[in-house]
Amino acid sequence: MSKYSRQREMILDALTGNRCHPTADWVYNHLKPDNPALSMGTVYRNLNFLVERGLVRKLSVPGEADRFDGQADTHMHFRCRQCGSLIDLKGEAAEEILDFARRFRDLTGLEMDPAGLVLEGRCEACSGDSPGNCS
Amino acid sequence: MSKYSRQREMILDALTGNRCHPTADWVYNHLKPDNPALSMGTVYRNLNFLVERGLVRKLSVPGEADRFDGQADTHMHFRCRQCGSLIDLKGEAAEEILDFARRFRDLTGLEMDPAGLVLEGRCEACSGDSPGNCS
DNA sequence: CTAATAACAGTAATCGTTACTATTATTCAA
DNA sequence: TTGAATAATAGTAACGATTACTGTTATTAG
Ligand SMILES: [Mn+2]
Ligand SMILES: [Mn+2]
Ligand SMILES: [Zn+2]
Ligand SMILES: [Zn+2]
Repeated sequence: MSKYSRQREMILDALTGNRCHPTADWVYNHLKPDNPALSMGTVYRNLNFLVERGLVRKLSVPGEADRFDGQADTHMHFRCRQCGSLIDLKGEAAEEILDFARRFRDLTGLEMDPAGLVLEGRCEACSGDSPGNCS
Repeated sequence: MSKYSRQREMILDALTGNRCHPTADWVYNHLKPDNPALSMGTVYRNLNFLVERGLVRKLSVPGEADRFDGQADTHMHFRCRQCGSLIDLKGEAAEEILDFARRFRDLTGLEMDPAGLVLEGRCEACSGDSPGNCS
């Protein structure tokens, strides 16, 4: 049985009110001013609690802190190795991934989980020879 | 300009002679008996050196230690969240991924890097209702 | 109102990895 | 062959992200 806490509500609000994908540290610093007693342990405990409840999704990025996503609807992500941006994959792009997942399962018998997927590579801005990308 | 070292050779051999995907810790413990003075720093330094040289590939797995792959040929990986096994994706499965990467680029403009890809989900043994999987 | 206990703040500990430093080994040319 | 130049090493300290512990506070149910 879980009990209400103001901190948990603040933490959830910080995520749902945001389109970005914050780290635990970001959430902590974001809420600290309005709640000077807040501690990191509380942030982590609640983020993990909310992930287990399915209200929040956790995204792991190699070499850096986990990111959390307050948008509960199933979608995937793309991370640009160059600029670090994390891009939501919805609509057609998401469908393409689901198609792939089906073909992949039929071919290999491996059931990949599209929900947690974070593809890595270069975003459009960082690819090609647009201004600012001259090596 | 890099110089020869016995340790570097041992570390590379430990990977190329192995079909599995060892962690730095595994490499360390594997070589320690034949080289009691070996230190973790040396293992990490050389693994990273070999990755930069393209002789070894580094695979990051959420929540656990990085794994290293001595098979230099481009292939992808699948990790089962349940049993933890890391499976090589070659041949048809790899082709399927490359096909997807092309369609995905055409659709989104995002250039994903198939080489470092580690898909996650459930392997064949852990899926379905085979013996030992009764919840 | 009170007892039971979930959640808290604060802090210590863990884990994988990197950084530092003094010593050792390799290289290359005198 | 010798020796200076310098990679690479072993050992240890530091690091960042996360979890675990502990005594206190807040929420809930009766
Ligand atoms: Mn998202
Ligand atoms: Mn492999
Ligand atoms: Zn980019
Ligand atoms: Zn499995």
